[in-house]
Amino acid sequence: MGVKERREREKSETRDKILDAARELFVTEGYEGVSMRKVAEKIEYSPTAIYVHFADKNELFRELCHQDYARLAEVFQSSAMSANALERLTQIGRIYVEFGIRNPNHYKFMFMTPHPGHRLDDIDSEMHGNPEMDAYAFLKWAVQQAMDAGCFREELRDAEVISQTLWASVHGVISLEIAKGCDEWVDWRPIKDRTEMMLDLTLRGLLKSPSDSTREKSPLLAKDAGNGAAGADDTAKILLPDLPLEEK
Amino acid sequence: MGVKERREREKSETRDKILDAARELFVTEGYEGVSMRKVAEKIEYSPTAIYVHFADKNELFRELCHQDYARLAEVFQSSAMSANALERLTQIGRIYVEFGIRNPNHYKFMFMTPHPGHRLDDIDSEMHGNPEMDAYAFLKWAVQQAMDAGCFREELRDAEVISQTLWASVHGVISLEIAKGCDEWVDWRPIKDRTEMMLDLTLRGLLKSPSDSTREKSPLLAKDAGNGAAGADDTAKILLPDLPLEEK
DNA sequence: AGCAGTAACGTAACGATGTTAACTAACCAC
DNA sequence: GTGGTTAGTTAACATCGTTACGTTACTGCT
Repeated sequence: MGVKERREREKSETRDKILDAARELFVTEGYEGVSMRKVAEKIEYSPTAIYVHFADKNELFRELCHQDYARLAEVFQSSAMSANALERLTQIGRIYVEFGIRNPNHYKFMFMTPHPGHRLDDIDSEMHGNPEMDAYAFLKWAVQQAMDAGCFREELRDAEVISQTLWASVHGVISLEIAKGCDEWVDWRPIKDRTEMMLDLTLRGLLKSPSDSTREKSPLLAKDAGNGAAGADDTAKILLPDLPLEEK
Repeated sequence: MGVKERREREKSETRDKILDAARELFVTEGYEGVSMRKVAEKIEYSPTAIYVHFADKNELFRELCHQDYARLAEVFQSSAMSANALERLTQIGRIYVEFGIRNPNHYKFMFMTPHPGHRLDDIDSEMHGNPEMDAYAFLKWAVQQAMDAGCFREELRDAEVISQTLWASVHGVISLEIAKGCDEWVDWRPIKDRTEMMLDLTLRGLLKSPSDSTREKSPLLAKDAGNGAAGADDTAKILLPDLPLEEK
């Protein structure tokens, strides 16, 4: 009775072919720029064949992005080896920004577009773990770690709101870059500087006191500023090797 | 020769009628949800009549949002009366978030959507002042004020990167709320809490030292936390009276 | 008064989109 | 062989932004 398995394998193969074609177009053209017909043409199928494998366009690209959510979560996990709890938070922030800048179209669809039908209706999806959730859960865990280590001010006791605020901070840097980075009426500073500044401000704001903290002085102004940023770059390049870099 | 004036007035009247109809639909349906045909139907015109007044759909809604850029800049100006330079920055942040939450569709189109053709090609547009620029310029001015008042750490000398980071911080709170606020796999804290936390962290991170600062202790945890937030609400409601409130 | 020109607006249509209904053809279980 | 399941195709629908072209009304000029 291996025939059923073969059929399923064949089906998931064309399903993957659709996903791959969609990804290739998606990276350069974005969600709006990709049409079902173009995807179909790329794999030499009829446009409607896609609907055998995916309910609609949205579900196709959600599936696509689920894969990258998972990748992001994996990369987060890999950065957990940083000894220092605060360094870990900084690393998470840098990796997240790197991810967004290297995959602007993914990021736009994943984090800058409302997905109304995004209900976790069945407990099934909760069981096998939502990758989106995994990445956030890891951030929350890292925040809790730093909190337990006594890094933060005493008043700050809610890891949830801290995580959400830290997420918002780096998300703000990325999404503003994606949406407004080409507007010439702002004398934009390098994205790297804005990232480091943001991480510096938020973490500094969390810390118990500037003196007894383990955080080094502002990397933007330390004379080895370039090194710190370059190090973050290298890390991200190692951890995110095959994500297409679309911007200089 | 008042006939020419009358013709122009008539033209700008129907132009305004188009804008009003478009706004009304835009507020509830968003950019993608509004079609030229629906706008035309609402004012009982032919769909193509709109193209006499606007080059294309994008220009229509850009014009629409220009009006709100200007309103935002005005509201920023009105908040300049805050005596304290730091309080002013906090107020700017609160007003900005309020604006975004009350006008999610506007905000999405204005700040979360890349506008490729957004070149300041002619010096003309630079002359009579881009309202987008005005709001940012005001923020930069407020940052410079606080810097000149000696509020910030000595190393922080670039008002530009500080402004861009502060902008990104509140933008992160808003845009994450708009894009992901309905996702149930995050135990979202109230948007007000996230806003105050963000303002607290970033400003605290900027300050010279926590002790000699004029900033009160974290409003989130002070026992009059509700008051502070409610105060911000009232201010925004006074300053943004006729902006439609779409959320709860 | 009559003519020519301008410009707002309408009609019809083009090409493209996401998506569905109906059909075909291959395959497997019985 | 027969019937049913299913990947895939063809044709079509509704809608979209947008353009070419025609119409109509009003203006300025002679």
